Amino acid sequence: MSSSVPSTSAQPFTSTFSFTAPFPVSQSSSSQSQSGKQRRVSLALPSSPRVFPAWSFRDDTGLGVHSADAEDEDEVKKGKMRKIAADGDGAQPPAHLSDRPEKKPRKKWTMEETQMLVAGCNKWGVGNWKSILNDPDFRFDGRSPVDLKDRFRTYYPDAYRQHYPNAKTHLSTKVRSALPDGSSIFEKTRSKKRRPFTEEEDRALKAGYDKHGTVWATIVKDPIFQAQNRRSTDLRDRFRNAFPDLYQAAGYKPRNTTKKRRDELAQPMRAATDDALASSSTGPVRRKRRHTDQGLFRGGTKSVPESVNVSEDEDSSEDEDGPATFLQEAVASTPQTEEMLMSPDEDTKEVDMQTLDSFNDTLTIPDFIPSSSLSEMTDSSQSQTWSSGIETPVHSSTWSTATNAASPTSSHISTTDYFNSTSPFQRRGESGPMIGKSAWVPQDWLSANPRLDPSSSDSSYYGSFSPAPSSPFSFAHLNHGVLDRYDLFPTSYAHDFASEVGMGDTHSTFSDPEMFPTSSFRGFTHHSNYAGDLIFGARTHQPSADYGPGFGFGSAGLGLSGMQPALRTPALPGIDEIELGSITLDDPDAAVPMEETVDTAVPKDPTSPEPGLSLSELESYALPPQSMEEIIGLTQDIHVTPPGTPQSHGRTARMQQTGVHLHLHNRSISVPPSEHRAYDPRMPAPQSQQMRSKPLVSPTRSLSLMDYLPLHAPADQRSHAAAASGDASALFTSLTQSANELWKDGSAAPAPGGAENANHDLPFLDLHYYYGPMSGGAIPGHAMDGAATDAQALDLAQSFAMQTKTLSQLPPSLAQHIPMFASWQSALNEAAQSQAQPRMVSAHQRGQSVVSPQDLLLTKGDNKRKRSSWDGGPR
DNA sequence: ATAGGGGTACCA
DNA sequence: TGGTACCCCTAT
Repeated sequence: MSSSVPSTSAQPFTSTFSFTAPFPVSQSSSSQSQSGKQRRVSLALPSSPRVFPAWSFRDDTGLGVHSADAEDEDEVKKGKMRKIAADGDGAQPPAHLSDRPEKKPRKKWTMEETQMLVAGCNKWGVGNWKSILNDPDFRFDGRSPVDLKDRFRTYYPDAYRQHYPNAKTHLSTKVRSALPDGSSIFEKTRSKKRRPFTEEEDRALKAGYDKHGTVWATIVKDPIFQAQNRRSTDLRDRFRNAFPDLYQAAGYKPRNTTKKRRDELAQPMRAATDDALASSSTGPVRRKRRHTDQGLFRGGTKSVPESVNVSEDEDSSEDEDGPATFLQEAVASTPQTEEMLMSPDEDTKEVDMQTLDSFNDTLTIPDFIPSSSLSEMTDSSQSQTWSSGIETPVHSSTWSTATNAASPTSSHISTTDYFNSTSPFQRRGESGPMIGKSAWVPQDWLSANPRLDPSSSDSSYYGSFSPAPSSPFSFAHLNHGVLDRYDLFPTSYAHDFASEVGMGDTHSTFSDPEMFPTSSFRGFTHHSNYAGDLIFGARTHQPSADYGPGFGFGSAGLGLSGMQPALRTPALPGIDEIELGSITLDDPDAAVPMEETVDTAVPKDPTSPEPGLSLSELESYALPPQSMEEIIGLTQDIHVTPPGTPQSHGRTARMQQTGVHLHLHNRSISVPPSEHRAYDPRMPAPQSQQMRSKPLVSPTRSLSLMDYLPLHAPADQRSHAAAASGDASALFTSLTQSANELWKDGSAAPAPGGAENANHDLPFLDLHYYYGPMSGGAIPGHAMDGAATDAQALDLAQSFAMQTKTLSQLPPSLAQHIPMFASWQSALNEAAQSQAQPRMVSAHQRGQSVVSPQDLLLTKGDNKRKRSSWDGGPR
């Protein structure tokens, strides 16, 4: 691949080829008797529902559109005919069909196209190739939906695996789709972010309460809330945290928090962050862990989770949380021993809880509700139930498989985790980076169906999946619970984590409030191994549909960047790639870092800066080798197993259900189906308002990378971090989108800020190296060359590292993946290298340094593996 | 329309 | 020659 073509403009060859056509080929048909294979199970599509706009079509109209270079494109699009010239191959194909025209000439994919693909996946969701193709925002020359799919498969094998767990062939180990944060490039970013309540809001809340009592819907009308896009449930949640006594006095179930939230009581705290933190720390507890639970379920039932992507929905809320959590866990997990010690469940849960809850609360209801709620519920219940017993183990295995996230994921995850652990904010960062995904993953399963139906599904859900759960939890029913949650406590709890489910039941189980609070990490840690794995899987799915349109981009301008957290996703796959083994982390300790970070992490919002990650944190990242390995192993195994079945359900179901009505206590909310999914958007105010408009349209991505990217921004690391957290998602998306632009430019010059950014990046890089001893010498020159592993490792490291920092900036890793970025990225890297980085050891620059993305992509090291995999290795 | 496997042209 | 990247085909 490379090179040559990549340049954007260039088109490959030919002038054209004509193209293919779509014509009828009907492939079809025929007998299908075969039974054999299962096909289609992938997780991917579902998610996105994407709505398309009506238009749909692309350019036909616009032939002219693209213009420029293009040449062929037009033609292509339109009709692709197959015939072709033969450029290349002469061979013709077999042509059984006599008719069959010739093959189309081979046309290399350009970076631009690849970038568009990424953007398209984020916009529409992985699997919605046609939609992507039709999206006017993207241009592909002469590509058919299948081509997109193939490209996706070949270029982002790790992502492909996540989304298509059933695929056994064409799986290479390359990495690439992971973002720095570990989330997948393809995911969409979620929009939600946590925005702490301002004092004004608190005042208004109190005033509103005084006037209207607990009629949040009324209170929320206050412009101040409208301005913040607060939902009534948000108010309730906040109220719960800020005014616990009143909350209780109002008849709500108080949160037990053991500790209660500190001070909050008295005063309104501030920001969500605080709350979150507080809760987490003090909190009560734990709620649940979705991940774990899921894992269980999954494990048992299905192995595969869904795709990673982010789809959005369900998870969205959770996702954020979840992912983060997961990550953390994973990371933390490091040592098994710890796990042993701790009850995994708890810990993990806690963590998760925190993030999740908070998000969920906020976010959830409206859009996601179902899913989120479900997930939460589930999690908690499950976790609780299970926790003692099975959980861990099971999960671990299960998850990994399920998720399949497996490898790649694992790697990423781990990184993520680490960083998470290390830096609190990151996790929290949900907003940005991390989280998203992981959480959601579980959801998928859970929710998948469930999501759709809040009520019914839930129970069934559990039932089906989790055996035990149902009983144990009782939550299973949750429906109510769920709903309730929404209205009631759930939300409220949400903030805290603990709150949620926990509430009553569940959390009793865990209840260890203390545990988590401070040591949230620990918990994670323990779990991490297992959990981590699980997480991965969990996360995986969702594609992305949402983001794009909805928030992110479209409005992007808005605050999306700030708003969205995005990210989600998970992991990447790459187990193979990763080869953590090589990576091994030496420092298990690192894992430990836990501490409160979590709390701090809270971040959510971009706005609220979190405590930046400090480099130190990064340092800590070092992954625990073991965990990594384990993960990896797991993942690998996993892959295979899952049929994928699950996946579909989730999304599909959702789709259907889309219009969910939730009945909150009194209220009912209806969510538009596609819409909600598609959009996450909660952006605006979800509530009654309509849901969001459809994304479709919005494709516009007006955003420019630059804008989003903090890159330019100055740079303190912290700031970066903060930014990162907040913006990450946004960035991410924006990046992709913007990337296109950049690419186009060709140079994509990193732009001015590059250097600065670079610095940040550097650290990450270093980190990678750490792991990578194995790779060792490898490749100096190019980043990756040598070993795929290295590269991978790098990715990992980067990923998490990146998250912290990069997010704000660009993640190198991403960059790599993403064509566009790569170039500038490389530039940055270089710069960075030159600069020294502070903490990190740094040493290794190499990897990152530059290398073209593509290069990176290809890892050489494992070709064989790949091969095998490609061809069927698997099988 | 998409998933997933197969084949092959291409490239290193 | 290995390994891929892209194209195709077929089952769903």
